[in-house]
Amino acid sequence: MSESLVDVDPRVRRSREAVLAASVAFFVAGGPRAVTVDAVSEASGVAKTTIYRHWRDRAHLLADTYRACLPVVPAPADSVSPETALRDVVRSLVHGMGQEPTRSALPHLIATPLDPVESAALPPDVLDQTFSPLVASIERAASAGVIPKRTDTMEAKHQLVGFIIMSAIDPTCAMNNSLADRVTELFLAGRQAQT
Amino acid sequence: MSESLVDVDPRVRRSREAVLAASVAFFVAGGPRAVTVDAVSEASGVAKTTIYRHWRDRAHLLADTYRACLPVVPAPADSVSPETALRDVVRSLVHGMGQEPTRSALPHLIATPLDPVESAALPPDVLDQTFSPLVASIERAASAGVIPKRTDTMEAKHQLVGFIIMSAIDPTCAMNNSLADRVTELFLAGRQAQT
DNA sequence: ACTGTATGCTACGCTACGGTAGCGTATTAC
DNA sequence: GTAATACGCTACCGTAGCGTAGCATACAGT
Repeated sequence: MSESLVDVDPRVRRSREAVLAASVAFFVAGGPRAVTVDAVSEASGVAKTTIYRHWRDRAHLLADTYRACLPVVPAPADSVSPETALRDVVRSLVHGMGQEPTRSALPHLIATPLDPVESAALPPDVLDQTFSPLVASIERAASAGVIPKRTDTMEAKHQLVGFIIMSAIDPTCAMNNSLADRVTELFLAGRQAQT
Repeated sequence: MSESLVDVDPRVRRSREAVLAASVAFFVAGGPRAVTVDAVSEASGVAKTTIYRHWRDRAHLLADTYRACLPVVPAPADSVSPETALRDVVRSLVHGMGQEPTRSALPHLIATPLDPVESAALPPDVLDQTFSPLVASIERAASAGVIPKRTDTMEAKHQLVGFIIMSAIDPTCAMNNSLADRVTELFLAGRQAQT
């Protein structure tokens, strides 16, 4: 894939989009196990043989499906204050995790990389990359003294990411800036109380 | 199952234990999809036909396997202070989540109930029950004024459970009382700073 | 020792799924 | 209009997995 800029032939474009959309739907509904080529073919209206003309095998289709469910988390600008940068990243994360199909796929996004079979064609730490802007913001806050300089970065990451993910998994939870800012405030208040 | 108190015949006991152990191992390694009757039969040394004499079908075996991976979280005594009760529950949760096979199975424990196929024979909210002692402790802390009385219980649950689960998923993280108490302290400090 | 029962084994039928080959047809780009 | 290309369709093959039947054997309780 990734030559998606100039998809000269509209037939190709149409096939790839239909297949990926159906594949994502199955992944969201039932995890990687639910993504079968036959089912995707039938649901998308694209012939099985055509699918295999675009993806070498099921593993490659699954890899693209997985990527399509990942949220996009922009890195914050260096020009803003460390507090603002952290707050913005948390807002982006909350927003990204709240968007479909990411939100419904979240449990599968976490579990799939641990499956030795289904993770075959998956880039190894693609999920970690999603959190790298957050980690950078945490480190910047620590070195600026906004939170204790001795802060364990990974621990802080677990704290923030865990809060966000659990909220996203709860379908009754509103994933908006209000929640994001509460996450940030509770985090900063707790950390700043540390001696 | 659950007549496990008096397993008169040791042959029955041996078969069930061997099958369940193998099944748990596969579940941990690859999620529900990896739990196949043929594989469990071969790995456990128990004949496939014998497995079907003890479990009606694969779904029932999977349900028992799932339950076997859940941690046991005792409810705290009413006699201790709300702070102590909360700290004890968090300690129990951290300890339980850190124990194998729970720790390695965690992502699958979260994802499996969302799979419409694999969750067929699963009790619907068995995972929520694991956190009910925590929820009770949060509510008690709120009504006692240890944390603001207007605390959103579910939000606080997401905050604590998320922190613990993300820590458990990180294999480099030590799941001990030190971590548990840090989780509790960071939680209380953040909440108590709220007006 | 004897009887009931749990187990092991082989073989089987069925379905779902991954992946391929060949051919005819529709659509695109020129 | 014409040639290239993408597509759909049907028919396969091989494997994995679920679940069952029938029979022989080993083991438990008395």
